[in-house]
Amino acid sequence: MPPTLEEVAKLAGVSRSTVSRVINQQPNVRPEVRERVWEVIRQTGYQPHAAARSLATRRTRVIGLVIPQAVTTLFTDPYFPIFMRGVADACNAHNYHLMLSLFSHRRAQGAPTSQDALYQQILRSRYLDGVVVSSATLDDPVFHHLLEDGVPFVIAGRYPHERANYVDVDNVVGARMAVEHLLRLGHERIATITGPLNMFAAQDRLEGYRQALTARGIPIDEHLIVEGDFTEQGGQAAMKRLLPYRPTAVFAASDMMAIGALKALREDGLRVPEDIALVGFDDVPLASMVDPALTTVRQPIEQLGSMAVELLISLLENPQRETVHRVVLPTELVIRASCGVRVR
Amino acid sequence: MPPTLEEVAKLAGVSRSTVSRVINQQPNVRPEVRERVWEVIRQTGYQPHAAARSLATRRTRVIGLVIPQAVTTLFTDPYFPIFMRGVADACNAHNYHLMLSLFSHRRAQGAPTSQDALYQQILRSRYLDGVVVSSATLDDPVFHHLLEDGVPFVIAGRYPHERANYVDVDNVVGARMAVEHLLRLGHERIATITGPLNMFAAQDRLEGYRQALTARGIPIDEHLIVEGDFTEQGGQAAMKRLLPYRPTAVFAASDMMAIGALKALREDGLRVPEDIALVGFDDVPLASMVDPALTTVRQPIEQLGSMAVELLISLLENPQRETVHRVVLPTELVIRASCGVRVR
DNA sequence: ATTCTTGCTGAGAGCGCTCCCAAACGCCAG
DNA sequence: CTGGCGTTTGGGAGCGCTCTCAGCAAGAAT
Repeated sequence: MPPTLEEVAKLAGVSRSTVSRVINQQPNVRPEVRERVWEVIRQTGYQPHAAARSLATRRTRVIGLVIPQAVTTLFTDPYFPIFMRGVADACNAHNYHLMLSLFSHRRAQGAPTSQDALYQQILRSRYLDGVVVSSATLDDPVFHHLLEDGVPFVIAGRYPHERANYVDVDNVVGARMAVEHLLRLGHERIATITGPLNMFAAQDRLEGYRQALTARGIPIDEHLIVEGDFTEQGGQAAMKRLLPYRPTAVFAASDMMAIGALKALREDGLRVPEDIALVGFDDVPLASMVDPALTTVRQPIEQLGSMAVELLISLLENPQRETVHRVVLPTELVIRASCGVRVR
Repeated sequence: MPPTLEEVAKLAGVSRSTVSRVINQQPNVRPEVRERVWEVIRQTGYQPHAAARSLATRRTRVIGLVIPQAVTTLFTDPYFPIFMRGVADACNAHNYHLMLSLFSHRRAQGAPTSQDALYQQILRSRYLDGVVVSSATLDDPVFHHLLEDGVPFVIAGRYPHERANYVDVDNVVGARMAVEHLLRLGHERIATITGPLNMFAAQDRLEGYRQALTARGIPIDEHLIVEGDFTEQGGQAAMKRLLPYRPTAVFAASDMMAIGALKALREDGLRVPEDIALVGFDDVPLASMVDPALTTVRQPIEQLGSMAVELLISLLENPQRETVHRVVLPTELVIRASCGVRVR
């Protein structure tokens, strides 16, 4: 049975209040008393009871990481673990704890509780001080619940609601850079494999693609735009659909899809970059390891995760400021072999 | 301000106790009263306050997933996300919540709190009912803390302590099957790239390797045993060290290391499987996607995660049973192209 | 010497829930 | 009509903490 505040107080010969002041680093405790209390705390291994503290303070120091729906993608794409590491690191650094809420579809069928009910349950039960949402689709009900229940939250990815705080990378510019690079190399029939278009990141990257072509006066050929789902298989399938239209270059909106496309091309006997140029997006570690190494748009995935947490924490700890926070991180074109430029 | 039990009670014209009985599905409430209470709960969107409940019941319905030390590996190896999905699914299914504790080394230097202190803090503050530990090294201090503080826990992977519950796969048999397969194909100079030998999984797979050779009367050549670290780079480096000893086949203790080895071989101008046979371990999705597709030992990673959680929950909900629970899941040899047998 | 600060300490109430116990309420048998 | 019994209900205490407020001592100001 671990000791309580009360017991520590008795052992140190002071009152509960004083011990409470000591652990919460409040002033107005005589140094010698403070030291005596610390000594007892050390000896007993006392640690405040989280639930009791939460009940009194109405804060838990726990933030949630909610990853809805598209779970399948997330577990095949290296993006996710990297993002999570950023999140976890930032939590550790600020002494917050991380609650992970993953919802897979399978849960839906025959499960005692619907995903929707689960959201509500978690949010309303005040387990969490705030929430980071990643990779949600535009229509995900989680946003509705979050706003309704007034739970502070930060989205990793853009979201157009006046009360939505988010951290995003500049997907439009990133995609445009990628396509502009292909244009510069002389390509004109440039195809794109998009992400699922119910996600902003996918929409924005498509927008960047369009902008680059339009700026160059090249008309958009809708046949050269195929929707993928951010997975390798999806990329492979999309590439197959693209092949009849004979693009000379492809911009895939994620590295995993690019790798899938690579496979489809290889199966078709096409060489990259000799026969067709390929550019990805994300710069996951795998991108530099495939053959040919992937030219891609690097986004600071880990930083995205930690920034989201930092933002959320600053929101939690300065509730007076009603301002909405939005951060957009830059992307960077990483030129490797797959686009057909010799790398020195 | 969300409603409290008290308020729901007032609205339904009953006492706190009755509402509590309704929420906790206890008997001895008149059906009509029960229905009336439910109605109010529905209308108000009432959800019990987690902290208050925990304080009274001394349970949180939160379990921790602790992933110590070797974080780097974990974030490049697809093993980890798959395992986590199993864990998350099982939690969802049982209405438990998942707290994720990742500790990266970087945290160590200059951080306000040491990893050790963090463990203690989390465990002692009673945030968690129990803990699942994955991928720990043998000497990880977390085990000490867990045992000392009497926190129920389940390890994913073997651990030789009389009070340690674990879920593991049969690494010895799996490795032996892999090597026996290579023997059957006529190989005699079989090398192995082990995992970090301060992990049981690595030790056990090495043991399987040894058993297979010894059973066949082939002496162990220590030059053919090289320690890796479960990463692709590690596998690549290990393979390079192995090359001078000219093995005709290699058993890598993880798919990622096998893929690294593949790279090293290719760089050296060797073809797989023609010049050298290669077998991996894990059967991560990537294994079937590389060229040549990897022969490997499949372990039920996701099931490992969910079993660990199920075990832990059964421990938590039947505390009377003092028995130690140990589950060992079977592995399965998956024959693909990299070992040199034509797959029909 | 008296009042006013100021710094330190302790007591009490309360956070929202559970759980034990006693009271109230039938209902049936005697 | 009363006693006994099982079911249903309500009240109180308590889980371990924080936080406000009042008390107290000691030094500063009058």
